[in-house]
Amino acid sequence: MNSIPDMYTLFSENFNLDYTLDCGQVFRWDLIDGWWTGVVNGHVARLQQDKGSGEVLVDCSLPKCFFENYFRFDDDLDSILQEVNKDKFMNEAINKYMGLRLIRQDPWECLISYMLATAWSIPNIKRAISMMCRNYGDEIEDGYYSFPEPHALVHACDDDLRACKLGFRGGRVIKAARHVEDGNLVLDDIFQVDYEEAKQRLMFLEGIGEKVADCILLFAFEKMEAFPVDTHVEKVVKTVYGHHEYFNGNATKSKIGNWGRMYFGRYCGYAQQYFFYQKRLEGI
DNA sequence: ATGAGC
DNA sequence: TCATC
Repeated sequence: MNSIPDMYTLFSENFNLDYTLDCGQVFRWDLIDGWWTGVVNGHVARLQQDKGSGEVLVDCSLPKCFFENYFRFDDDLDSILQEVNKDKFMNEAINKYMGLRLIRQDPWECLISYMLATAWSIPNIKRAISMMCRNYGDEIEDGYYSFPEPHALVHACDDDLRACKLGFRGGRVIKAARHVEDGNLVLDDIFQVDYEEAKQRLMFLEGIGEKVADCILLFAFEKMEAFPVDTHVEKVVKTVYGHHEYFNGNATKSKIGNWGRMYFGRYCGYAQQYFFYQKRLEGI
């Protein structure tokens, strides 16, 4: 018995689905037979972009407005990129990867995902999250699992999570779930407070340092001024901008974060993601 | 700390 | 040994 597919199209000026889903900000999407397939908001989704028209064909029971919000179609990407286009190097990244948009991720899923990301490369993170969802999420379609809610992870024991090969990260996930479940950390409140205060609240959790906090703040909490400095961004900035007076010959990670905010301005988070993607694909 | 790759 | 969104 065939069910009627929920198909519709999605469109925004200046949107590249491949760059957006491949750039390393999300871990639940895979390109399968030409369709980006993933689980979002408890639903399986399959997306394919027409290279000519730019229209995205969507096969998912979530409404169009969900994806318009998810892909931040409310961001005027042209003016944002214009604003962060400060020099020749940035201009090159922008021109190459034009259409890469930040994604508005679910706060809880984003928090746990980046907690798991510590000292792992993207393929490892994807594998671990997928295993965790298989063991603690709900099966929503054959072989596809939702991201586990806090209560499901609170009741996980260390050994079970070790079976997901989370290593030292397992205990941190359980503790974070408990903080959220107990109301010590109210994720919705993070939206209300400013960047610095939000960062402090996240860094209160074990396993969340400055870089992880910045990723979560940028990808889930609307803090565009977050400028996550990982190994890639660190190398790029040191190589390309290391001579700037600002660094005084000493470009630490924390200084790089502050520099990014100052140099690129309020949309530095976008600039950072273009750098990150370019560095991953092309090296330096 | 751990996995990929040499 | 190297790299780790």
